[in-house]
Amino acid sequence: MATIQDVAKKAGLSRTTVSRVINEHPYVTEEKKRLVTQAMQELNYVPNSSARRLRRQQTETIAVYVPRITNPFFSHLVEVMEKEAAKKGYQLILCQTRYKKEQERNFLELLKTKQVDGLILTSIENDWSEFEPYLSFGPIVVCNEYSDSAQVPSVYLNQIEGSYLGTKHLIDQGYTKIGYCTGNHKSSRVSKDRKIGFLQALDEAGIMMKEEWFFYNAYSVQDGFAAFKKLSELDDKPQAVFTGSDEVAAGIAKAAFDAGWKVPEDIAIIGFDNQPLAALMDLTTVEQPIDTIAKQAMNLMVEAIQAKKPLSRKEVILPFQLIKRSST
Amino acid sequence: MATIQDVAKKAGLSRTTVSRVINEHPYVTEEKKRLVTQAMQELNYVPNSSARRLRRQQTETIAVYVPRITNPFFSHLVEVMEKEAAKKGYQLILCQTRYKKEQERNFLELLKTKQVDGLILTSIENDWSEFEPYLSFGPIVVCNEYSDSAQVPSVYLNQIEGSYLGTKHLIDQGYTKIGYCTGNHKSSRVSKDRKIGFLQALDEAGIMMKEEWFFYNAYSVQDGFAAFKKLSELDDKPQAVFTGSDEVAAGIAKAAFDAGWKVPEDIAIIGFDNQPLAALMDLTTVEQPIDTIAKQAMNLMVEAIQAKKPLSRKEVILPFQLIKRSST
DNA sequence: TTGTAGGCGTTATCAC
DNA sequence: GTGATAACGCCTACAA
Repeated sequence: MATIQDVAKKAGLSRTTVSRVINEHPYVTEEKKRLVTQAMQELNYVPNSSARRLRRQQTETIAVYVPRITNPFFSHLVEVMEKEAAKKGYQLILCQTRYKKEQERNFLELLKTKQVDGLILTSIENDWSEFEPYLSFGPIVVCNEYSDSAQVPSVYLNQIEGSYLGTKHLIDQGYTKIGYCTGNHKSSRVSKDRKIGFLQALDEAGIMMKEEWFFYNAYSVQDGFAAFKKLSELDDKPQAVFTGSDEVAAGIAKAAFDAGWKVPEDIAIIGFDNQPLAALMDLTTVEQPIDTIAKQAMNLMVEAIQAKKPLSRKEVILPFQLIKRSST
Repeated sequence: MATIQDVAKKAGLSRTTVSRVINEHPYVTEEKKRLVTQAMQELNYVPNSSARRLRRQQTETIAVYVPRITNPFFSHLVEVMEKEAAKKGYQLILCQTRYKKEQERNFLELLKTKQVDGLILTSIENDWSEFEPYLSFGPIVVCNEYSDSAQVPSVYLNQIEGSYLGTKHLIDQGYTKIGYCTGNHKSSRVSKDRKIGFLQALDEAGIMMKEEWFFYNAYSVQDGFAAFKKLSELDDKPQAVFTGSDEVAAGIAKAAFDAGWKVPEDIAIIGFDNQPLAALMDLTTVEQPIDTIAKQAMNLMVEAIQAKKPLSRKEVILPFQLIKRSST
């Protein structure tokens, strides 16, 4: 491995000058610049990034927290973030928290030990107070999730509006008996807000909700199957279901189909996210602008790192869109 | 930021002793160990990883190449790899090549500049000769893909066997007019082998293939739509289709359904991968043991890094499994 | 069992 | 314009 010293020797110059050329500093003659470049090429020299990191006290690396990368919502988010980061010369370290508080806390060491310049959280398991102390080690940006107490920027969607939009659509189609099938992290404001928006739409339309039409802890296709089973055994069945994800919606649709039900005649279903899956299953869904979320979050992060200023609380709220298909 | 020096001063000891405690070296009295631990806690000290990297000449980080993380096959692979890596104390850097040669080459700098200890390739765009020179900078492991000339370990599946298995299944069901709808990277041995296995199964059964029943460049759901369109316009239509991915199979199934065709009566379809999507659409499919591939590849990599020995060519070939559902 | 000192490869600060 | 020189924070011969 050639070092900067070797290059200097070969070019008959000092390390300083070589370093200047590498980092495109001014005050170097064209002549010497050429000499250095040539020496670098001959030695097949590349700057050692560990040394650079130590010297510059920064890593050009950003950690991204996701629960699981196989969840299409998060893989989409990460895909866009990686592209955006690469464009600006940053790498991404992938941290899968697996919805576990402890995992999430473990990864915080990355920031503390200076392995990354900053953290982007796309989901939050722990209380914000767990993150707070780490702010002194580098910037943190929250996206998708949000927390009232987080003293950092959050890029997110107004989930009240999103579920309101979806529910309103069902109501406009004439349904009055509407089920609600979502995950239900009690701690998560996303869950809370979705429910608020849902109830608000019902309320405005003067529609009643029954306790037995709430189905919780639904995250996956499998959960959708289970929810349909419960739903289909009710005496008084809902005519439509609002769901918290396209997977759940797809699961319900599939189970309904297998049971000989027709969608939307026997049961209308609305998904959330607008994943490719939704198009495939012809599901009406509430689209989240994932690309925009990812880009904005990454931009905020890179700005923060480069400005070397601590970030303050700030909310970037993006709009939803309803994608109408044949499941409603 | 406290350094090892600060801790030493506070504990009234030398840097060496502190370092010994941190790295769990022998020959330190319990007494001093306690002193050091306490000082570390009081100062909220954490070793700086950039300095460690420089000193130890290793990064505890591994780069994983994928075309796109949103492709479920690859996100599954990465999910398992990240878990496995974390278990062994390694981080993962995500490199999306976007199926582009240049992107792929760019990321090679990571190895050269010592930002990662090794590279795992899950897809290969460039000729192996592009990678070869980088072997002197660290280990490379290939998985999923394989190349005859690669002088490193490859963990992969015998794709001839996989497509043979799927095709044989179709033949056993009584279909004699079978279409073939896959991607077709000419350079990729995966494509070539799949085709060999397909033709072999036909050949053994004495079945004829028509040129017009080959549909290439099919990777996505959208491509499945397009393939179905072409297929449905043929005078002599195949009764069954072998596909190279569940997405394509799903696309065909959806398009067929929309056109009023029945699956498998009017057209039988077999997918590849056994993604969640396949279960949802009730697709028969050839399952690839992704977990095993990922784990084996990661283990090979970590062993190579720790042994500090260059890797040699080696093939780990894993078996397929047929998952039978209602699309055939 | 503990401490001293040098160096990993860069870059920033001064002099010249 | 260019070149010494001193850090960045850690680990590890070697010495004591």
